[in-house]
Amino acid sequence: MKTCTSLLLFEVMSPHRTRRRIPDATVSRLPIYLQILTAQFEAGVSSMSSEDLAGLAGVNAAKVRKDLSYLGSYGTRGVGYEVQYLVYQIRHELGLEHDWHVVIVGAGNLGQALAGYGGFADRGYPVAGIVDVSPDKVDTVVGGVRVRPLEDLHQIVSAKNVSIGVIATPSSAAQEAADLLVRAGVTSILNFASVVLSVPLGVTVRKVDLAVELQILSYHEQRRAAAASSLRAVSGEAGRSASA
Amino acid sequence: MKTCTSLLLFEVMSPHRTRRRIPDATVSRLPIYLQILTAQFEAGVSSMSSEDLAGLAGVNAAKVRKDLSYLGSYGTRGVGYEVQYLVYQIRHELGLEHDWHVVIVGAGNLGQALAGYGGFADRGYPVAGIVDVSPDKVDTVVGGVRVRPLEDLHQIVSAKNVSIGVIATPSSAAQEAADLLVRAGVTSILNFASVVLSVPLGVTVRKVDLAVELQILSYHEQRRAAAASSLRAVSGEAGRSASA
DNA sequence: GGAGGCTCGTGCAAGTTTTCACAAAGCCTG
DNA sequence: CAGGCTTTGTGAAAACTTGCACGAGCCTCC
Repeated sequence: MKTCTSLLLFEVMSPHRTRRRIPDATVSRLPIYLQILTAQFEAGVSSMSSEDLAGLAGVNAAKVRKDLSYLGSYGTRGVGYEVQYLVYQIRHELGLEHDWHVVIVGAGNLGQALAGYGGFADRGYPVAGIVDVSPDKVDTVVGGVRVRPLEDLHQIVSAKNVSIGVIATPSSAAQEAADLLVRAGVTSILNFASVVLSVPLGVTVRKVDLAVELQILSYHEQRRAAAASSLRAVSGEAGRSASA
Repeated sequence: MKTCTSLLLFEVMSPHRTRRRIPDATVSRLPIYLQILTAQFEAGVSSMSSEDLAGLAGVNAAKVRKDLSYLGSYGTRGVGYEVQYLVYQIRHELGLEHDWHVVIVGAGNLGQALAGYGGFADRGYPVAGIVDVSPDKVDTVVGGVRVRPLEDLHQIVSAKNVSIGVIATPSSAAQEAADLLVRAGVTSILNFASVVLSVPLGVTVRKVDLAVELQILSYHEQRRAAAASSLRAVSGEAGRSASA
């Protein structure tokens, strides 16, 4: 009896166990499928096979099928998937049936670009507000939104029921920004600063770091360069072996 | 004999087999360790344990040790790692001993923000040039760099030996931009457009997609919301079970 | 209405990544 | 210089992810 109860509670309380759990790797691919499916739908395509979708997404067809199977059995054997319905299902699973307001912290170079970049509102993430510490920035308007002082953060979050915060501050201020966001009630953070944030359990953070991406690319470049030079070094040797 | 030769060639030619292979997962963490170690070094810390580093990076200490072990045995048992030396080793492994020039394609909102954002040059990735199709943009100056016409791409790449290209165009132009970059000789691409690029083998692409990140966050938000509401729904039930 | 062809859904094996656990090794103290 | 404390480096287990292969279901055509 006791076990049963605690299992039930675990099942209910854990944010990762509510219904069937979708693996992280799959969750990170669903937006890509969604984007492709939406584009195809707009181009008049009404049905696609896993093979088609895999080709456009640059992945294996079996992976597409397995990924989609976590949503349920929405394909038709011998035919494929109905694009419109799949779009609906993925949107449902990702929680895209309503808009999610976001609040941006930091109205510098990046914050302004993000606010000005239309892609936010267009894709269902209207900017509920931008805040900045600097009095110089406050009351300037970027992307049609007025920059407000840091103190207004709490009010912005409450007013529009904001659950997603975007950190576009310098790295040195990022942790402070995160603390403020969490205190204001935000439970998801998109962090553009080059810092590992520490947040309480139950808050999701995703980091987008230009430097990290570039360094990963350098690694591969450097590796290619090393491979090329060692190929040059042994090419005579290899030639001899081959001719022997 | 024949097998031996082809094995040798494989060993030499494959970009992923040049020396000891570092797992992708590790490569993607090295920049984070590097950032933390650099900051600590500047703060006067000369030695750190895997536990310390793990705490700051938000990962498991064993993972840190295993990651660092791919670089070689540069720790001292009972003591930890010498920060300065580790910085040197990671930089070496990531190929950060010299700057990597980058070329930006697209001088719109994002392209301008990227060029204006100091973080590029500061971190060893000077902008060799920005190109754009639009004659309106050409010859304007952003971030101290003059925007040049698309036709100059090849010349920019050759002149500065650029191997990294950044795509900051609208999604509709991204594939074309990628093709041009590849044709010009670029072998690594950082793609900010919401499109899956198709590139020849031997070219590395990394994608940074705001919409994908936000949608992954929505997924978790939506899941939290669902968990909270079902918790509310069964709370009476659970309470009764517990008291029984 | 049955045969043939296509494509989904999925069990299973292979590959990768994470975590654990502990021997080996260095430092310090007495 | 021995004993105790600390921390690395790494096998081995566990967890997660990917890819294969094939049965099952649907459609079309004869």
